[in-house]
Amino acid sequence: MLDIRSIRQEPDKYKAGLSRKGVDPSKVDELLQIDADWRSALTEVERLKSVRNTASENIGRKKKQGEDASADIKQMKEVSDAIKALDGSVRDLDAKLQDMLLSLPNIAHPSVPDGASEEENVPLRYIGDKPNFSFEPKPHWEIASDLDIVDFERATKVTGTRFVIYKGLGAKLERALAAFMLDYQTEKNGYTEMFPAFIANDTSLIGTGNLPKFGDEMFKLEGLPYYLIPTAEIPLTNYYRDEILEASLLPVKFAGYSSSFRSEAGSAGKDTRGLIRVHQFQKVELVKLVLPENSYDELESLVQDAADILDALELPYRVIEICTGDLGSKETKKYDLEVWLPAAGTYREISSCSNFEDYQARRANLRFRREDGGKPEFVHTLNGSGLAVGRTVAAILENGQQEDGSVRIPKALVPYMGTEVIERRKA
RNA sequence: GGAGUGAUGGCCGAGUAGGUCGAAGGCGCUCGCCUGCUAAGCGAGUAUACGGGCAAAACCCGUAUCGAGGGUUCGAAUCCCUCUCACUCCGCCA
Repeated sequence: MLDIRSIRQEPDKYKAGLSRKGVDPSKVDELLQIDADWRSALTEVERLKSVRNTASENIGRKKKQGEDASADIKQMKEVSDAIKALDGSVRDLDAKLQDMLLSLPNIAHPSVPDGASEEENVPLRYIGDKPNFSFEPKPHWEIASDLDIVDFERATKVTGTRFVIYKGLGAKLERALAAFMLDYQTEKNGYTEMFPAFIANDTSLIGTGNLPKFGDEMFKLEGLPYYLIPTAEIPLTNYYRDEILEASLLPVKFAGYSSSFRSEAGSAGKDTRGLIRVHQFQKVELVKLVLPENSYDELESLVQDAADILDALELPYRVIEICTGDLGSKETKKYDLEVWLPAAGTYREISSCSNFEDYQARRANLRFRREDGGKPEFVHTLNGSGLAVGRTVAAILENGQQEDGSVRIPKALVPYMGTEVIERRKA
């Protein structure tokens, strides 16, 4: 959520910022008009309340002394009615203002490149060597089916399309990757391991910015204000919601493992096969709550924390900077890590690392205090995948595949897998 | 799921025949005094949000906040309704 007071002071800055995000700048004028109406109504109702408060004190005093106060009471009844009416419009205007503020996107950091769509994202660096195959590399779903380690068909029977069931060493690979990622981020990068609930309430989803605008991307529990979390970002960022943290606690660094549920409305036809786009996948999510002045440095280190996993797993990838046109609604700046998938010959997103500045903190009322007696300030929040497990499985299968159909396990993962190779199952 | 009890400031804890209560008292914390050091003692201070005074800071004024929301009333921490949460007992379960 944007700061209404800043918008009042520098409307032009916000108009420019919002139009970079594709919002009609006249929204700002509309917003300021409602804000002005709200404030004038508020000033008036507060004036009336002040009148009422002093009058009520007088009435109390008179009654205590046995004097007649019925005239005052009669007069105050009118004031009270006026207050009631005006209070209603103050509330309506405020609700309207909040709704508008909640649905406005964050504005991009000046360093973010302009661009209309993902076509204009900027690749920053390419890391690792792509494997050279002396044979035609197979897509991961074929490898997985041949090895009998992921069952796509039966998952569709048991649940529905775009669900998967891992089996045997596939299931173990999922577990091994999650354990490896959590161990790495907690032991090497200083994160605190978290295991959240996979269901969050609507207030939390408003806090992170998924509601009110993106409700149709999530699975909602019928008849309840609960949603299956689309990412562990929701519970982790909301963990300290409505609290004032001591500055010494910052930066807070959480590494949370969870399933992520995406209804992916409107994505029909894209990535219909394999592990890339499914309704439920597992992910280790990194969340940071930091001092405002540090958040861009923290974003850089967050990207590296996520990239560490790809480095350790010897997977080739690139880092790209997201342009304004592809930047999500909540983010001020974002980098994606894209892993190489040889069968398709493309890079695919495997981690997305973003700074939200105080956009989420303001919604979630997530603050800190620099010193005793200091004013509470909003923290800056960041998050990034470290990494998405399903896509990592896909990358390991495709990059590690061998001519005989077996798959080589990255060295770092061998202790977790207990084997260096996933062999074709003996028929 | 059934029955009961409760929810007050950073913490503990007063406060219900509605009236000057943002809220006694204590603890903690901050500053000052005192003091070989520490402790004790003495004095002062110590919530948040929003609006206004101003373009800002300090400061001042106003409004709101005693779990949340609504209601009664000139006036609600105190009365009524709904909800949420916590605890205890019973039931059930991993």
